[in-house]
Amino acid sequence: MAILERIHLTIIRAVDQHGSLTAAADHLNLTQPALSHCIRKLEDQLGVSVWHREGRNLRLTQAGEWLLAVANRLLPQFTHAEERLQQFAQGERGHLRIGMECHPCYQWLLKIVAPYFDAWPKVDVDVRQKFQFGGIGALFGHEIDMLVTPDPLFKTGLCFEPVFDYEQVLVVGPQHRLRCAEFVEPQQIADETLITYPVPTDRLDIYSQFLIPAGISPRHHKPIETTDIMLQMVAHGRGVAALPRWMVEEYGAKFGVSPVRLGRDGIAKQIFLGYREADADIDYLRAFVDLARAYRVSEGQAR
Amino acid sequence: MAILERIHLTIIRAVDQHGSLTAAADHLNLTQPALSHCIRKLEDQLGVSVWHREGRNLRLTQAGEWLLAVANRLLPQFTHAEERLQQFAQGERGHLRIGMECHPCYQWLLKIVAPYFDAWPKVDVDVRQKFQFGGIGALFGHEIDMLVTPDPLFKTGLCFEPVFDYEQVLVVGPQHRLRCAEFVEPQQIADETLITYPVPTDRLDIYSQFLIPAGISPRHHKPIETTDIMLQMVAHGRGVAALPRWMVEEYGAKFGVSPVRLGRDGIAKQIFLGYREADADIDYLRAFVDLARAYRVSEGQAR
DNA sequence: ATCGAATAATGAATTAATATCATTTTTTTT
DNA sequence: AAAAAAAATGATATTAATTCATTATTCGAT
Repeated sequence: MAILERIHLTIIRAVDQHGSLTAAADHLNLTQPALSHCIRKLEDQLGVSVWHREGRNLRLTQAGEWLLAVANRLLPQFTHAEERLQQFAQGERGHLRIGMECHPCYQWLLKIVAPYFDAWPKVDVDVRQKFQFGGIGALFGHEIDMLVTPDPLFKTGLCFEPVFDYEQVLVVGPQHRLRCAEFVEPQQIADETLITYPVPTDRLDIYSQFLIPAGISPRHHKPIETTDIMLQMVAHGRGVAALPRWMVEEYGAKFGVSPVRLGRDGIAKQIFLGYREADADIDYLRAFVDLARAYRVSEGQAR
Repeated sequence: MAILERIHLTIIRAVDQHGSLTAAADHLNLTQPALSHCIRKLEDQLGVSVWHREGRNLRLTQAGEWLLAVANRLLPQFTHAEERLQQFAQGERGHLRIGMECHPCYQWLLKIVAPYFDAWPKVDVDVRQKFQFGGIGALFGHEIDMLVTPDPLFKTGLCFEPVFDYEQVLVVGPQHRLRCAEFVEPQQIADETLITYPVPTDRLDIYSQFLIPAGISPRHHKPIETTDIMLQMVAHGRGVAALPRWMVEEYGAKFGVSPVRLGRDGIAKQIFLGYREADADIDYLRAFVDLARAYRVSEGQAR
């Protein structure tokens, strides 16, 4: 009845990773003929080839490509299932895979993770940042257990809770003419070099909520990976940036940069924590959410 | 290395479905001791029990419950993978699992499916309507291959294409005072019995886009499953309903009901077809999208 | 061109895993 | 108390998987 087994997926992925049956066999602690026989049997039963045999190397067929995709999707779920089951035996031990979709989230996460490590010493925390199908897809696909994101999706099966409110502000250097302004209008940065994280502009609030509605673009746009370099550049008058106010106050003091409100009303933002409803009663996951919420009350809020 | 296998998941699910090891063994064409040994070995290796042994019957432990959830998620993917692989061997044969999230979608689907059956006689079409994690979740989770929905989600890994535009209108009976009105205002149905499909009100456009903004509720609200009964009731003056204009024109003629525009500008709606980007080159899936799009040009549009 | 190294396929033999059979234990029902 | 139902257990049998030894290709270097 059942034809396709975990071992087949394992082999296909190992061959893809290591290039040959022989190499794959080494990594799996099996012999090359074992893998050969195993896949051959699968091919006979299903009536499809997994690889084109071209001389002494293997190239995936269309069916093989597809199987590889299945393998990449299912195998991590098997290993995670095994881990999770062993956790049931070992008490509060666990594995929390956190995904992130925005840069400010990362800074926030660092603050939460420190007390969490103390409270749950046996929980293994992974932080992941790139997802083939987006953060939501990663949650649904069981690649991660928790998502930190500014874009919640209130749909069946997922829970999102706001855990951090902040104001997105413009950051300007110590010599900047806007340094003491109460707020800026879009046209006031039409001549500036705008420094942002390397993200599509439609995912940057300063564009979608501030510049684009006013039909303005900055003179230059410079993408920078790291917050520190970004602040350095702003401090030296190389441009202006948009960051959360708390981040400017906290990290920006030593750079001598100042926050300025974006527009009369400012840009209000929230970060959300999302997880699968089904996981709501996993103790160490619940604890993370609680910690985040407690932190919100004690320290959070736009300041 | 690998402990958890497909067979374990199969057994756990079968026991859950059939109530006992013995019954499960019968259905799997194995003996009761086979299953017993198999799960026992798993339990030894992982250090957790799958079931509480209470006398002669089994009750899932917490770990077991969790394993069952894994089984229900992964096993369909195995069977679907096998089917799909055999399709690679058998040409244009295939399996298209279509999910739907709205009632008008269903009427539309009926029109598309007829020519599709003719063009792809070997493709097996399934239509599913209930999803634990919503339609998007079902797409991400590989429960379905295509989603018909009024709420697209433009995210990585998914493609959504509009395939049908229509106007949502009020349907009134032959004696109704609004029968010849050019359009209605919200307050004009404050005294009516409103008949809708049995869906939360925030998912009904007549509420979210028409009544709620005006702060109006109808005197009564009656949920009805089927379009025919709904139209019957409207025809006999038992209330008014909200349906797509094309549906009123097509199915409503024999009932003598009339469409009336909702508000001065009407309520414009679109239905979208969503699928996984990775599946975009599956011929029989592509063909469905193409057919839907072709139909849109030739017959669709709000009329 | 030829040799040698690398790699996959093959077939037989071996080993290991799995399933069965026969039986026991426990619990529930009558 | 006996019978029936169900799971567990242990030994045996069966089946499946793995290895070993070998062959067949192919690719690269000389």
